Amino acid sequence: MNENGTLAIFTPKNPEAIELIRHDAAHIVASVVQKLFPGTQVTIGPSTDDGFYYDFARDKPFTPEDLEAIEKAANEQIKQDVPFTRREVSKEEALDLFGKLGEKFKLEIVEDIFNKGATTLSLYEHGGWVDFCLGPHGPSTGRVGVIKLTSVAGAYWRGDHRNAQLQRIYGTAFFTQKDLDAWVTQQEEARKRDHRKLGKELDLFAFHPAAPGAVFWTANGTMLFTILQQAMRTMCLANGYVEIKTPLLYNKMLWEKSGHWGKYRENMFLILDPEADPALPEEERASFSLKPMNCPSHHLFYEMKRKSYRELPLRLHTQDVLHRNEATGVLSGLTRVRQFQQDDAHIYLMESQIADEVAALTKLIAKVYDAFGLTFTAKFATRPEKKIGDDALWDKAEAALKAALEQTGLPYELKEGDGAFYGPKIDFDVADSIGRKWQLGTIQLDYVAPERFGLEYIGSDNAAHRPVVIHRAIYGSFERFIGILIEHFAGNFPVWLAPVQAVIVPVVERQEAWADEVAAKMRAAGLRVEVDKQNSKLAAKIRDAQLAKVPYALVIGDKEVEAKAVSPRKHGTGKDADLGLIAIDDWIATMTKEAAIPY
RNA sequence: GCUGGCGUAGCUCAACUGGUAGAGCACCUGACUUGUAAUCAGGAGGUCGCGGGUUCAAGUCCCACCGCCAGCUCCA
Repeated sequence: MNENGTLAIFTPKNPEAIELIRHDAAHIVASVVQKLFPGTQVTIGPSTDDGFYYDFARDKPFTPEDLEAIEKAANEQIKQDVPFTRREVSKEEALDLFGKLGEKFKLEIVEDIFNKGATTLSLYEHGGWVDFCLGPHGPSTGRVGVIKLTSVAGAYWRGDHRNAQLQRIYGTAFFTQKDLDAWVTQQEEARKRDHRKLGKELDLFAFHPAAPGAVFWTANGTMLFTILQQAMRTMCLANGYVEIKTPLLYNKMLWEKSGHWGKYRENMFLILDPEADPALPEEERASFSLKPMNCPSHHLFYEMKRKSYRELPLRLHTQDVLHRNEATGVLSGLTRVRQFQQDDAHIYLMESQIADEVAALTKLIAKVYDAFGLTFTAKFATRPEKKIGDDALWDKAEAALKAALEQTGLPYELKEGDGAFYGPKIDFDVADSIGRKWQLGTIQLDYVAPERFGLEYIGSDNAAHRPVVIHRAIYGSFERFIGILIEHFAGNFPVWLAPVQAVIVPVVERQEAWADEVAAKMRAAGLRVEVDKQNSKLAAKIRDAQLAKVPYALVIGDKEVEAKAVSPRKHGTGKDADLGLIAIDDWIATMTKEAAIPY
């Protein structure tokens, strides 16, 4: 340790400590890999949220068997308890060292580090294997309890797909085997919540190879979808929006005007002109495209009629179907699809109205997420490389959106270069069951589109002015949002959202008449119920209802028929699950309350 | 799109180093009339993702394609 260093004592209880041993683990794995597979080049290997990875350059891929061998050797090195030593070297020494080792990628990083103004480089060595690293590392490999390798995957050098593809080995490390076992169990639990698994089990949706990335919604899934649609519609209407519908298919002239043709075409499904010369490239033969976003249609809609400043903010809401030709490798259940519907809106307003509108929107988004108990993180994303509009407009848009965001007091993370091609945005992310974060809601500020579409409103001065546009979605897309909800609730939807809210269970056939009457009464009250007339025992029917995660099973035997009542059983096990005999009208009143949409 | 893995009945999964596909659940039929997580018996159900190839013989080996999974690039 040098004289200016900071001293921090890490014990296994520190949250930093686990990160530290995972970084140690990355070094251990890399050293083992180079021992087992001579000629493999090392690159970088950081710790992640629940483990670490290390990227290697090697001609042959690592097989699952290789991974086992690496894991075994890594854990042996832990047992040997090899010390880590640290020393500092100059640029020349570093270049000399990694040059002699023939580590091309390391040399590249060394250059970068010193170009950024570093004067020395810290090296960490253990068992004769050396890597440079900011550190800190533990005193010896023995401090890492156990290493488990989880997968291999391709990754591009410096995250750029134009660069060489490396092989990334993922793994994790814990202080004890017990911690590792607990983590494995937790991973298994998380996988039980996977919406793709639950979607099948609860009969919510399906996919078919004939339509990759497009959802078949079952009756249950469609119910979820339409409840969410209706809830959003109602909320939008209450907040000054109007809902409109626009075409799905447009002449490419629209996309040229909006800028999608230049910046987004590879994601668009093109309709080719049958008359066109087949020798021409596809984009030149294209005459129409399915819309990948609603914005251009809304801009067209806006300009169809003269607008007055008195109409602003004009809030257009749409739930139309969108198609995006996503790369095959990115499709994933409901969270990444090719055909989807957003709870989209475009708000046309004056610059002076931006701050209030953004504040109102963040409030609305928080209200909706709260209703589901979802926790989110906000990201502020600035201009990307692939963009339209000049820097002056972007400066203005970024400054305005940032100011509005800061006024709300919401904590946020800055994501440079992550904005939409037409404007900066605030994204709202929610994590899925295995911790992957998905973008749901978004607020995007756009000065470019009004220019391109020549949008105007007549001000109080009787002159034409240019409005600004806010693109926003709260759920994001219905598909992704439902995927997240399934995992969030583990399929146990609250009454208001459950596709089937109650199953009526007659004990034997002679009670079916009252069961049907109860069903009719409940349906008349707007509740979604089914009668289980299967020829099976009560216990079996209860089990079916439990497995289907229906909020209530309403048992009807002779007592209930006699009393014009039901005996509800709540989904779940506790001893208070059985609610006892309740008169039908009282029960309908109770359930109707629980069925109310909370936003 | 890239790297790796996977694809057997509606679902979950078996089938030794190649020898011609099997279980449970679900489904259908019948019996049983049952009070809070599985009643019993019988039956039906598969071009082993698709197309080629190797072989006397392919679910099993090889090639190409399609789809799915993990990750990367990209994104709601």
